[in-house]
Amino acid sequence: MNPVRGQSARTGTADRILDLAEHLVQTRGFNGFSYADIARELGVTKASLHYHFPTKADLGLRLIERYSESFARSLACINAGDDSAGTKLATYASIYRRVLNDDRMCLCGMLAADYSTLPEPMRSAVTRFFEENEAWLTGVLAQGREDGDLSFPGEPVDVARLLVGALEGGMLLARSFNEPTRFQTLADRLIADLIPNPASPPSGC
Amino acid sequence: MNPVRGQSARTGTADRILDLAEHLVQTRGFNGFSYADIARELGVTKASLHYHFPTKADLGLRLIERYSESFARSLACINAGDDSAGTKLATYASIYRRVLNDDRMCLCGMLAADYSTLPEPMRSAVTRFFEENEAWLTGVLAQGREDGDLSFPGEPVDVARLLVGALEGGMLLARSFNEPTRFQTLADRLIADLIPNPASPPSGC
DNA sequence: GTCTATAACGAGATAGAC
DNA sequence: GTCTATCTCGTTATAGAC
Repeated sequence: MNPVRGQSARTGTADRILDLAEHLVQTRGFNGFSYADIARELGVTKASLHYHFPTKADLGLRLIERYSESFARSLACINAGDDSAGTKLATYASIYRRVLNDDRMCLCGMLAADYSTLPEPMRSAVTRFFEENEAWLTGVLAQGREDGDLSFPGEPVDVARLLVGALEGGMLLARSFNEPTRFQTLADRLIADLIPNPASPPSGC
Repeated sequence: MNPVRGQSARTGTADRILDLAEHLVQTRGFNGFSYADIARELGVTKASLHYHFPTKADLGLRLIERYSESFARSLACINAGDDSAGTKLATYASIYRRVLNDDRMCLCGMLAADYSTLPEPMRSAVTRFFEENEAWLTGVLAQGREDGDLSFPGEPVDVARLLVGALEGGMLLARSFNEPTRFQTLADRLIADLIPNPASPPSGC
């Protein structure tokens, strides 16, 4: 009953299932793994998995909720500091980079690819994740421009959407090439583009 | 035997299979459809499909080859004109937009998500597709900057990789939200960023 | 909470007739 | 080139004992 009992003070079974399932979705997609994969790896039976998560849709939905909560905590943590907007954006990109360095795709980026095959509750949760990211970025961008830390034309929300789209796509490509530096180069360029007076980085000259 | 016989002057069976399979991969991913789906839709049996494409990997590889050839023709067509680099980039983005307006993801963008579950021949074909796109874009960007049509810091190849990544990610997100305009806004901003003296588009003022 | 056992179905693939 | 028939295996999911 208590969250710290049962597995002799270790992580509960439900959490171990979620941890492994998260990794499987991030690497193979929602249609690229099965309960059998999880059961084998954890040394339990498929029936046991169904006790914790009756259907695969239940498991998937919980995965997105947990991932979104974790992401929200990270964003709140960035806001807690008093970094400049540019630094906040760099830290934001580093969240993606850490996922990629673990050979994973963003959970919701992967599920966006699987989108048309997902049950409705999962779909809504995926788009909500992106909306929350866009809202946070929009705030940082608007504040940053107001403070003179950032400079860009147009609406902050459009820049936010560019950032989310480009970072997700950058992860996708970097993972296919197995070249994480591709992502870093892309992210650096995206953010540098928003910083005013960029003391002329090594141009073509 | 002749490519214009058998189906009473219609498209050959192999091509009809490829057309439908392409659509299925672009909307559901490589692990999100089966031979049974194709057989049902085309009114043939699964065994018939295996005659044309013995394994799903064979079918998948042929899909990528055909898609890449089609893409290469489009790029050659853009090069044939004498448009400015900026116009060429806009036309390039319009290829993606047309795919998206058909409610599809880029075939290779989708397969990039499925990458870790793909057999080796398909993996190489996917990365080759992206390399060809990057090479073409790199050429347009380098020439455009030389001609003064474009302006950007750093290496053309890095901008090319940002463009491919951002366009793929933009498609992914726009499709999840079922808002194609998200993609257009993102693409417009990406390209506008490369054009010198952008007569100050409606800024925050 | 985990197990055994099994249902019910779909997957990719093949043999051989027509 | 397409069919029927079948194989083998994997999939999600449930019933009921422990």
